[in-house]
Amino acid sequence: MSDPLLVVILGPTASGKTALSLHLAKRFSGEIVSCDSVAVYREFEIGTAKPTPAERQQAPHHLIDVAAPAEVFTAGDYSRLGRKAIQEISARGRTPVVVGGTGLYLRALLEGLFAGPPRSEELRTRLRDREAERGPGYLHGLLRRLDPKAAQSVHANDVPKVIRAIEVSIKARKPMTDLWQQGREPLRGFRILRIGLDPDRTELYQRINARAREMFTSGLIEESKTLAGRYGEAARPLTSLGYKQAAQFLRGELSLEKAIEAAQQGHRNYAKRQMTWFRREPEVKWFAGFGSDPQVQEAIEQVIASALE
RNA sequence: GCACAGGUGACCGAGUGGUUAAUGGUAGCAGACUGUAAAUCUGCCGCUCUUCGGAGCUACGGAGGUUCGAAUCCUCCCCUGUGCA
Repeated sequence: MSDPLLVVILGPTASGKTALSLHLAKRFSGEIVSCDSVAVYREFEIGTAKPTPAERQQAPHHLIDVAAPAEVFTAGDYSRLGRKAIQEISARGRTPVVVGGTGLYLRALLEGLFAGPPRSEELRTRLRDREAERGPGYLHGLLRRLDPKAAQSVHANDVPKVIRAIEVSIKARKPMTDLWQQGREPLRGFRILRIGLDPDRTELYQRINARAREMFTSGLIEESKTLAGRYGEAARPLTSLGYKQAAQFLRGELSLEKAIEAAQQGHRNYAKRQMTWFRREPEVKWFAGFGSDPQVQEAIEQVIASALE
């Protein structure tokens, strides 16, 4: 007996992944596993474009609302919880449908991460302080000594990645790239079918603009305000797209219209980065169009049906 | 109508005689990405060729002029903003 099927839907924000996933879940008795780094947070509703309660009635959803608003949630956490959810769905004899917007999380789920040490806030602050004292380039120089290969592949200006490489190399007492050699622990036991949504760029940007504006007119500012009141403005998800701009409006840094425009811009840029990421995802069956389009849905349905035979 | 201020590449905005196809920023396009990734970073970005070293063309509102050389100086014209009529 062959491995069970795991359907993965990927595509940029606003490409209709939710609509498609609901359609497929109903058609193939599936359960949805969200792969979105902000939708994991509870209480962030409007700005995340989470499936509505009504939509969540239509099929079981997982990996949404699994983290507290002020909690630190990482790709590693996602990978563990996601795999667990997939196993459970499969054990129920149902088909897991992963809906991916966050490229790194999807890769962590499917390919795994290398076995490295977790974050160390203390070390990170120390490193950042050093950089501030000694000037830019200090950290990269340090990395060159600790892990020359990593230093070569990470640009000196990319401070977050430089810091992670240093952190790993120090905590593990060996170069990060050596740890990479040990490989990752990929998800096993499934036939993975990757479905990619690749809608027309101009149309996609129009949808993104409309949706970002709608978020503002349907309460994003109020939501941001209450969340900031409860968890502080520094809460991580409050700095993500849409929330960030709403916060700028609340602080009086931007007019409402400017805040909306900035959010639209941010979402468009994000969509582009997502496409760059997904393009190198292996074995993707691409469909030109939106997941909400019945024709696209039907074409995808057929591909899945034949994979299930 | 008069007086100021101004018109720079898709946009914002530097530059006020010569390494200037023209600093920056934004947008756009392409790329990277191994634990906060809705993050962070890189490259390209007037047009046409190119053996990728470069070559040619067109450009700073318009038309003339000064100069070896002008986005930068002069003249006239057009347009925009503000103030006074």
